[in-house]
Amino acid sequence: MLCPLMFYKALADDTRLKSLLLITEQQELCVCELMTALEQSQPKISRHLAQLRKANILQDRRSGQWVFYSLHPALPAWASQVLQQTLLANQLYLAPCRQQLTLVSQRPAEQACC
Amino acid sequence: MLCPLMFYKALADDTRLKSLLLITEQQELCVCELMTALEQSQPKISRHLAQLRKANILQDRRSGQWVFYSLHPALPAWASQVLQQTLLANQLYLAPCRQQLTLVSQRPAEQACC
DNA sequence: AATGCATATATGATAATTCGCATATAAAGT
DNA sequence: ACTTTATATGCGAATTATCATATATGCATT
Repeated sequence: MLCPLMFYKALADDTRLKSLLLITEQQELCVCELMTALEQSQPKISRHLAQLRKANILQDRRSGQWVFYSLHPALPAWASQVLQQTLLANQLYLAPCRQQLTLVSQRPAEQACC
Repeated sequence: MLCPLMFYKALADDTRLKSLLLITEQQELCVCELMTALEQSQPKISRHLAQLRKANILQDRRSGQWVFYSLHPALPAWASQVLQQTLLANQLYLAPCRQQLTLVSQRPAEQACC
């Protein structure tokens, strides 16, 4: 059971909000893809993803040396609807990140990630 | 135009989130009603409402000695949908406030407010 | 095992929020 | 005018969040 306050606290940061919306859109992304998309350092991305994981908003899956993040399967319906609506209604907010993400070669092939 | 990050920062506080959801549900509430509903001090409530007003999420209307707050008419559709969904899916979060609110005599008669 | 790469975490410094208290303004009643 | 009630705001203290740097872990390759 996810408390709405905790959920919105998790969204109240630029790095976390963009990561969440990108993952909502792309189903699954690894840390290095998010680093490129958001143009942020690795510890910064990792730290914020850890917060989202501890809040049960994201789940992680290790595949070789990479860790892939996706929406947690137990995420309440209202929360994922909020993410979907925010994504659809704010294309401009995500546009630069999406642009950067295309620069990652061979996405989302698990083999050649970064 | 409301930036999603600013919107979610506004929701990321217990006092602001509860106030917003109560106003979403009740259409319009004054400061003293929110004080009773949330059991918080007057300056605290007033301060948070001012934040929401500055963010163009709420509008205020003075009627005599009372100031009534309601959702800003220019609030984007996606944002009010987010509020509605959050309200419907989290009845338990608001229950104690709603209970307290019923203790305010003669709501929402503008004449005898608090 | 040794090296390299991807990711995670710990730490200390800095910045942003929030709060309580006091006070200011505004309207209404006496 | 004076008092009461409702609301807003200035200020310093306390809490909380964020960041950069450094270090640790885990997997893969050699």
